[in-house]
Amino acid sequence: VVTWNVMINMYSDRGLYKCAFDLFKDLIKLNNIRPDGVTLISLASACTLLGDLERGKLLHRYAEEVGLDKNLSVGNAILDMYCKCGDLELAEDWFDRMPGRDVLSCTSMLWGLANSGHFQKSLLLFQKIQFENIKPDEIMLVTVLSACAQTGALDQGKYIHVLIDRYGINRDVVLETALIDMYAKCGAIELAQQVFGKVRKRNVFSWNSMIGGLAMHGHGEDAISLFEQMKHDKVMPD
RNA sequence: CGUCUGCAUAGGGA
Repeated sequence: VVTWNVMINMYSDRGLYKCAFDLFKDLIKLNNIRPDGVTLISLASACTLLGDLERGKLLHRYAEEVGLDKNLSVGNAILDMYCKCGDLELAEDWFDRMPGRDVLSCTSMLWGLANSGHFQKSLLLFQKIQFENIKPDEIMLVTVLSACAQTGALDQGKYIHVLIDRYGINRDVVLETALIDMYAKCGAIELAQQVFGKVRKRNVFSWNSMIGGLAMHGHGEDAISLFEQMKHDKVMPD
């Protein structure tokens, strides 16, 4: 089955999704080899990249038939598929019924809600998660910060900043950028600058967030001089 | 077992 999985993944990696699914069809016809969790995760991920909700639903049904839907990683891949395809109804339904939730499941659900415009619902879910035994990691917090930024929830955003310190979360460029962007979009330019100033390895994302934040809050001159500094730091603008 | 799931920035019509 590993051999089949490798083949399926090679097709998916090259964007040959049709071939990947054709291979899956051949695989389930065999009676001596059964698809495993890895097979279904790869295919669910392919559906996500394709945005193919219908195929994803079929895959979910198959997973239930063979009992692999109880595998948490498979469940997570299916949940993420529903979220990325924008079917919040199916996503929430599955999120509530799935056998166990971990930090990945929660992050997908938070992302799905926020990216369907349900920012408050997403932030509310995050609050609920606080009371479960799920320890937020940097990816989850980035997702929440992004929701805060988009809805202007400065207080929630500040609270996340506190959590980052409290949990000793690893601060990578992505997390720093999410913080900068959250402060900037919420109008707390000074705080955004404070975070920006401490970032060691800035990339084009962090520069863009900071420059854009300044520009959109009436600091056009500062934005331009920051752009000069960006070129000086040899970061390629996009 | 050469296999697997979640993260950040801009812009358009009505």
